[in-house]
This record gives sequence, structure tokens and C-alpha cells, in this order.
Amino acid sequence: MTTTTRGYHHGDLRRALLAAAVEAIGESGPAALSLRDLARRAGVSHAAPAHHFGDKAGLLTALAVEGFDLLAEALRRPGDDLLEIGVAYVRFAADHRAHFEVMFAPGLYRADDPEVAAARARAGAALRGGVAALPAGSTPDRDALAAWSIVHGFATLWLAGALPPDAGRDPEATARTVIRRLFE
Amino acid sequence: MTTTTRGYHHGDLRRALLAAAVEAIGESGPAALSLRDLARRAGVSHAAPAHHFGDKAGLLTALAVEGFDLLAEALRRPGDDLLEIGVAYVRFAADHRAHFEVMFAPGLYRADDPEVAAARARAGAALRGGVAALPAGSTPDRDALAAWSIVHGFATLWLAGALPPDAGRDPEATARTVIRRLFE
DNA sequence: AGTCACATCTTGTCGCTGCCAAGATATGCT
DNA sequence: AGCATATCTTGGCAGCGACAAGATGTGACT
Repeated sequence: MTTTTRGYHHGDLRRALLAAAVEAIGESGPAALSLRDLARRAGVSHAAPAHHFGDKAGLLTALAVEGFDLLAEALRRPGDDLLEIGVAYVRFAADHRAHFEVMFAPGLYRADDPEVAAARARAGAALRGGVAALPAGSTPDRDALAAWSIVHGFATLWLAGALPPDAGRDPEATARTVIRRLFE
Repeated sequence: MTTTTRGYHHGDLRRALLAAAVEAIGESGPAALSLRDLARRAGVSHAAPAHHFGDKAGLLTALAVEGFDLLAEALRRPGDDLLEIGVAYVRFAADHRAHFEVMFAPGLYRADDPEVAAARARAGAALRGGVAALPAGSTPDRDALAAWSIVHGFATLWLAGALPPDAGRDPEATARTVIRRLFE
């Protein structure tokens, strides 16, 4: 599979546009995203993206699907340890900022799209996986929601630059400390 | 003070534009906000907003300042009870969705503006106020961060429509249950 | 009362954007 | 070889943010 750009046909434009979107969002945030800019980055005409994604919301929908699948994969890696699953959640937000910002901005894409719903459900199952391994006498639904809230809140605040400077220096270590608060 | 719209001069255009912004964001989210639409809602020409706010980021900066001040006020109301302060945080997000969404989307406004920084600090102080009243032997910085994370995460997930339907029905009650998890 | 500086709002314009329609080119199937 | 289809281009339209220049009120000073 050649990914070179020469010729009338790009070869892998869909993937190239998604990659360009990640790059552009990393530079200027999701709100400033422009389909025409992505087309320029990929070296194609301004209307080429429409063929693959329909419109801007379509492109962001595809990016959200990709993001939820990456998240599910990242959350499955630590196994049963709920603390480490939480840390993985924060690390995912830091490592895939562009995806994360889009995923939780449902006004930007078609959040009710079936592919999104399926990918979101896979990520949710991966997160709930660690809660099942908690000691007896716990309340799974509430514990899952509390765990999700605390890691999501931490990640969001860190991305927003709202954390005090010393807490934001090493988000992963700080997150580990904060999450541990749930188990004491 | 007359707030009528007749005449060449509006009378209270700045306030009217901020109110229109809250309304518009409530309908379509912050990303879809248009200065020209706000001008139409206020019954003025398309360039009138520029005089009061400079540009779009300026308007959203003013909205963020207003939001952080409203939040500080809301957090001060419950007094020393950290649980109720957390509930007030969630209630604020629900009651002032437009403000909240802008406040924590620093890419949309000038987050380093001194007025924003001051208002944000006031809200932070109000939040930390409840942590000081915790039982001895606690770790204030970490506890404040954990509390902030869990309420912010819950509020954000609720606004994003990411919570399971039964948890999202009565966010305030669910939030109270989830936050209590921090104190057990 | 006059007039003058200033704040407020309007009109006009520019480049950029998303989206649509119509046409060009490559690919693969028969 | 020939045709259907997927992929990409060109051209155009309306809406947007930002800027510049002008019109209109407001208030202060004399």
C-alpha cells in the first residue's frame, strides 16, 4: 500500500486527513479546525474531504470513533488493577489530546452515530472491567461512576490548564496520588 | 436605567450581547457561536459587538469572567460542608451550562487575561474553603484536588451526555451519592 | 447656548470558511 | 475493450470574523 501523494488519486486520503486533523487540533484546538486547511495539509483540493466524510461533523465523528477505540485499547492494557486503569485514562488524555477533546465535545460531531455508540460502549466496558475486581461489599455502579468522574475530571482539568503548576508538571504521578484517595 | 432598544444607542448593549451569547450557546454550543448572530438578536448592526469586546475571543473572555464569579458565589453559599460545596459545583454546571462550557474551554478565549485569572482565583479559593474544615490527618492539597476532580468530572460527563440514562436523570442527587464516596 | 471631544453604533469591504453542483480522472470488473 | 464506479478538481454561493471609515448621540467644559 503506497501512501505517496503523487497522482490524481491520493491513495490513502481518508487516513491522511484524520492524521492532519489530529495535528491541526494539537496546534489550535478543535474549534479552529478547517476542512480546507486539512485539504491543504494533505495536498488535495478543498472539496476532497467531503467525499470521505460528508461534512465537518462527519470527519470529527470518525475521529471520535478512532478515539474511543484507542481508549478502550489503552484501558484494557493494565488488566484488573482499577488504579492503573485510572492512570491509563489520564495518560490517554495526555497522549491523545486531540482525540480526547473531540470525544467529549458532542456538540462538534454526531454523538448519536451508531459507530460512535458502539466504540463508546467498548471503552465503557473496559473501564467497568476494573471495578468488578473490587473487594466485596462495594457498590459497583456508584464506584464505577466515582472512578470515571475522578479520572475524567482530573484529565479535563489538566488539559484545560486549570491545575496548579506543581500538580500539572507530572500529571501521571499526580493522578496516581489523587486516584488512590478513592481507596482509603 | 432603560434597557429598551430603540434609538441609535442601545443603552446596555454589552449586557444584552452577553445574555444573547448565553442563549445562543445554550441552543447550539460555544463552537457555533457567531458574533453576527448575537448582533441580530440584540437588534444592532453586525459590527457593533466589536466595539465592546474587540473580537470573538474578547466576548468569550468576558463570559468566562462572569462565569467564574458566578461560580465563586455559588460555592460560597453552602458554607463549610465540602459535600454540599461539591453538589453546588455540579448544580452550577447544570444551571449555567453556557458559562461552564466556555470557562473550561481555554482555547476559545484569552485564558491568561488578568481579569479571568483573578476571577478564577476567587472561585478556587471558595472551593478550597471547604477542604480546610476536613478532619485532622488529611492532606489538604491532595484532598482539594481529588474533590475538584470528582465534581468537575461528574459535571463534565453529565454535560457531555456521557452518563448512563438513570444516572443523568437527577444529576444533583447522583452527584451527592458519588461525592460521598470520597468520605467513606 | 455653543462647541467640542468622545463613546457608541452603522455601512462597506476583504479573505476565509463550509457546503453544493458539475466535471475530470483513475480503477476495477466483465 | 468498454463501462460503472470511486475518487478527486473546479467553480460558485452565502455566512462569518475582522478591519476601516463614517454617522450619530452624550456629556463636559466654557
